[in-house]
Amino acid sequence: MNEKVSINVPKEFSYDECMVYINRCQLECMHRVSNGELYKLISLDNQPVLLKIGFDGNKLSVIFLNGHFNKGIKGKAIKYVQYMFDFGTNLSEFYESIDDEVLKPLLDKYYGLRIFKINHLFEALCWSVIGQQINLKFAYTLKKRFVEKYGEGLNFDGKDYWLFPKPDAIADLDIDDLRVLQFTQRKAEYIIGLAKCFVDGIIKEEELRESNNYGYIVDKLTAIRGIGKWSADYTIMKCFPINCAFPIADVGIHNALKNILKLDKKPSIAEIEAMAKQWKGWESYAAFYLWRSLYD
DNA sequence: GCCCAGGTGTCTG
DNA sequence: CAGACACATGGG
Repeated sequence: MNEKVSINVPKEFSYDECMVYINRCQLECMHRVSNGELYKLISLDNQPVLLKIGFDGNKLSVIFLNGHFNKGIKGKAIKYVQYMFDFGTNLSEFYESIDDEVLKPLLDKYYGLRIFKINHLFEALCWSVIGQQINLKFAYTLKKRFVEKYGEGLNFDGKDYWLFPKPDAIADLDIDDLRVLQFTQRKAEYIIGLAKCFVDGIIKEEELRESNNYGYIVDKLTAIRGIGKWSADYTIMKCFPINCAFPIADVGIHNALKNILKLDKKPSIAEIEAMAKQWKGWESYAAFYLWRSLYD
């Protein structure tokens, strides 16, 4: 019998709303959704741990599918899941602080939606690079090829699950190794350079997490070739417990605002900056709710 | 065939 | 320092 643990959820939490976002692309290779349950392979204490996460209307349930694990690993798995669903954020503060015509309607509509985090910095940065300036569907295709070629996999019950490649598996690749996966020359350079930053200790995830300082992390990340302001902000909102990061150049945000405001064309950066003044401290959640509106 | 896509680095005036 | 431009390929 598989072991199971339950996790309390915060007051403002909608599993269904989160799952709309989590399940938005069938090409996603880092997790699988089936019957409203989320299957995800993670690595804890260097062991692959396959989780099945569900919701019973009251608590999250986490089932360990691929074996028995000690108390330490179970504790880490719980922390991992809590972080992934961003349970650390007090959403009521967000809801209470927003009172403008653009965002307010979305708060009611998507009540309980929480940012779905990418728990690992290298993965978040790679994903931001892969997603630069190409359509999202192709970005997922590229990520899938990358993960299935260089990541560690686990086959369970006839299905494959994947861990994201580690920097040391990427740092010594040739550009052409990624070109054959249809990465552009530029993306291939960025990804390999990024891996080198981790291997060489130029980027230390632990150090950035300890600082937990937006300005400091932006400076560190944008110093990496291929990581501009958009990628840094995207990465921070998806990977750190910081809610003020706002990828203002994001075309998804532009299109969401265009739809909501019924504009003929996408709003300018200056216009978005003006709106964002009302979202101070909660820009990441503003961005996330705007993205969610694209999937209605 | 054309425009756009979850941008970034580099060059130019 | 703002603005133009190359990059490079799939999707609609």
